Amino acid sequence: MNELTERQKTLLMLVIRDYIETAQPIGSKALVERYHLDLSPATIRNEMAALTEMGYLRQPHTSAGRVPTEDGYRYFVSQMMHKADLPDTVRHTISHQFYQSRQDVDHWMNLAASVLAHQSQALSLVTAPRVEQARFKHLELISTQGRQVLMVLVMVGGEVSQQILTLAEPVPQERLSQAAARLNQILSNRDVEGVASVSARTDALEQDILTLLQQDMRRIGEQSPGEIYTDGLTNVLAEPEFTDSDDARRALRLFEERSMLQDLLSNTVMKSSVGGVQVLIGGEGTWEELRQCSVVLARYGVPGLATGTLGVLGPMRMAYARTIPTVRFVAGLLSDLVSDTMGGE
Amino acid sequence: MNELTERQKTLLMLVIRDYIETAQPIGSKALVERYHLDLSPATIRNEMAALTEMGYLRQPHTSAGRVPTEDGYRYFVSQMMHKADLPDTVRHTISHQFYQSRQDVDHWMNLAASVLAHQSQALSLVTAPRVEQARFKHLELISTQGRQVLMVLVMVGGEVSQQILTLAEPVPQERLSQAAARLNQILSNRDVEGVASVSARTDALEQDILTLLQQDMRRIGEQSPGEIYTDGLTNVLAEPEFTDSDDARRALRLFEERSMLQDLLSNTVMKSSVGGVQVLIGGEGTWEELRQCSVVLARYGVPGLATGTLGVLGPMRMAYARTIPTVRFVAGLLSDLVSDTMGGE
DNA sequence: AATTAGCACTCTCGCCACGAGAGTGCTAAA
DNA sequence: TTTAGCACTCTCGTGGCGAGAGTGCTAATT
Repeated sequence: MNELTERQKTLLMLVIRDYIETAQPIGSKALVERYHLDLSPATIRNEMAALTEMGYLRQPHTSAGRVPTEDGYRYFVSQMMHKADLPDTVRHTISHQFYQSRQDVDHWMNLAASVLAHQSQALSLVTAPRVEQARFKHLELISTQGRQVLMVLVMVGGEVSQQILTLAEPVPQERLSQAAARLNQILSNRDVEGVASVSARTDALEQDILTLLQQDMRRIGEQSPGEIYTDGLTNVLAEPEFTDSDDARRALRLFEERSMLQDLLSNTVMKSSVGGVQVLIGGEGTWEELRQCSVVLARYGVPGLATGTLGVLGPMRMAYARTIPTVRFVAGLLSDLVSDTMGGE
Repeated sequence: MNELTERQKTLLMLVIRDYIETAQPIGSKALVERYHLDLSPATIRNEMAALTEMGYLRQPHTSAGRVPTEDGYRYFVSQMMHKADLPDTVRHTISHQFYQSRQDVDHWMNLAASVLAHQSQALSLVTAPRVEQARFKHLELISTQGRQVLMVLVMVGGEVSQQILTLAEPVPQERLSQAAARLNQILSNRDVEGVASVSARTDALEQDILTLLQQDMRRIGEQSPGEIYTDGLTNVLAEPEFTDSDDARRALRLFEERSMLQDLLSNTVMKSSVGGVQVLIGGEGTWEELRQCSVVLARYGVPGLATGTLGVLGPMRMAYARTIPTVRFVAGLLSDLVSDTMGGE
């Protein structure tokens, strides 16, 4: 399959690099001049014809310059993935920002989104780390007013969920505290099934709470994509692909429809994947909305404890050389933070 | 100032209504035909000339139809504000959605954003209700691992804030519970100053926690724009104003830069304001980014307890007749929910 | 005095032709 | 294998042209 000569490879790289920069079809002559190649335009033309034949390049119209195809980008990315790395100074700057910031998940997520958007000049998407298997840690019941009770639920990973529930009748704080204390003792460290198996030997109030609690834990464990942190929308809106074509603009529905994003993130079987970073180019056939876009994704966190996803969405003509290492690096950074904060063994 | 004849008024209304629908300059002949007016185009032309003279209309080029000016929209809105109201069926549908939904602020906010975006076909912005004066209600300290401690802080309004803090040395859960219990007793119902004035008679651990607690309460009380819920981005991107002009697209930075939004929301002195709904047209001179846009805003909640803001951002050519009553109605709905949930007499 | 018909004028927009420029493929020579 | 040369293609910007829509003004009408 890999029939590319060395020269064809570098040529392909150059075309793609140029196109990423200029967003304009690249011609043989322009390429020679720009990089002072020791070859004539005619030779380049021949090579380009070969690359076009092989499906890595494409001409928008007869007798226009060449533009990379999806396969072209894929090849480019697969070559790029392992070698590319972020300069040390950038790495330091970024990690410095993280470590000097407040110990606050919310803050970290925002920071990650901001860094990704800035480095890649595209739209960043970050989901908060979510516990894989919700395990009960602590429950708190606080009467707020009348029949309204605030239930605060803490998971082993440190995840907190709060909910206001309305009881059938007013219950004094004392009684609530008793119930909470009892449940805390019984339920400690149990997962969803564990909690479900407790149902015996409780009174009506505790039974009610148990039910809600199960719902909550199931929600946390299963779905709860939670908040999606994002940044750099304006980056991507400035790109010609998005201002011109309706097609690309439609990709921003991902932004609003969490279910799509959910699908996207859970789809772990992807074409180009090295070092934990996955690159989805042009929707890979399945994603109508992403036909003109690329997505660079990575999971982060500690498997079995808590994980999240982060990534960058941009035009197919995206600065992969910068984006991929950034995504990888930030994912690593967040993984460290998760493991530090949530404790692992 | 109000020199408009009755006929001029209705004419202005018609032009604006048409322009809102079609986004195209409105000519005299087209207007007559469309509404079967008992007047000739020539008469309309004269009236239009007068309206143009007065600054309510404008022609993009000599000999093109007329387009409303900002002042035109303002006039339109001021006429529209009081009379317009949402049809009963719509009101019922919306409030039904709210009351049958889970008792969950997060859910309400999303729902509000969704309803606003849908009704107005524009971009909706909703901030969570935030307590005006944070009052301490309850504190919980939970040891997670080693020196990491999870602090859960509950305010009187039901607002919850969590934070992970790292102690100088490991402290057993027992000790933490003691400290929490003590602080809970002392601090009950105090506001920020109240908490600050306690500092005496506590040991090092409690002192540390007190400091963090103050910070947190201050954060909740003062700033904490909190999450901004939003929906309908695609609505607004589909509008011609946003696809064509860079100017309008720049308005979406409001979206990303919370500080701007913050400014916007706190600016309560606005030109057209009736029934709690405020309409900002074309940035009103101060907002560079909004030159091509309009914003319909309202505060909701219970003053002195908890309030939030919600609104809609769209092109100046926005469906005010539908948007304004919707904003007003949803604001009222959320106010009721806040007052129900957070108590208050 | 208000309304309208008529008319000349203006400006946009779509269409088409045209030439410049950039790029291509192919063939033949180096 | 590379390159020079050449004929060819296609886009794009420009300018001319006519249709269409709209305007303002004046004079006639009600």
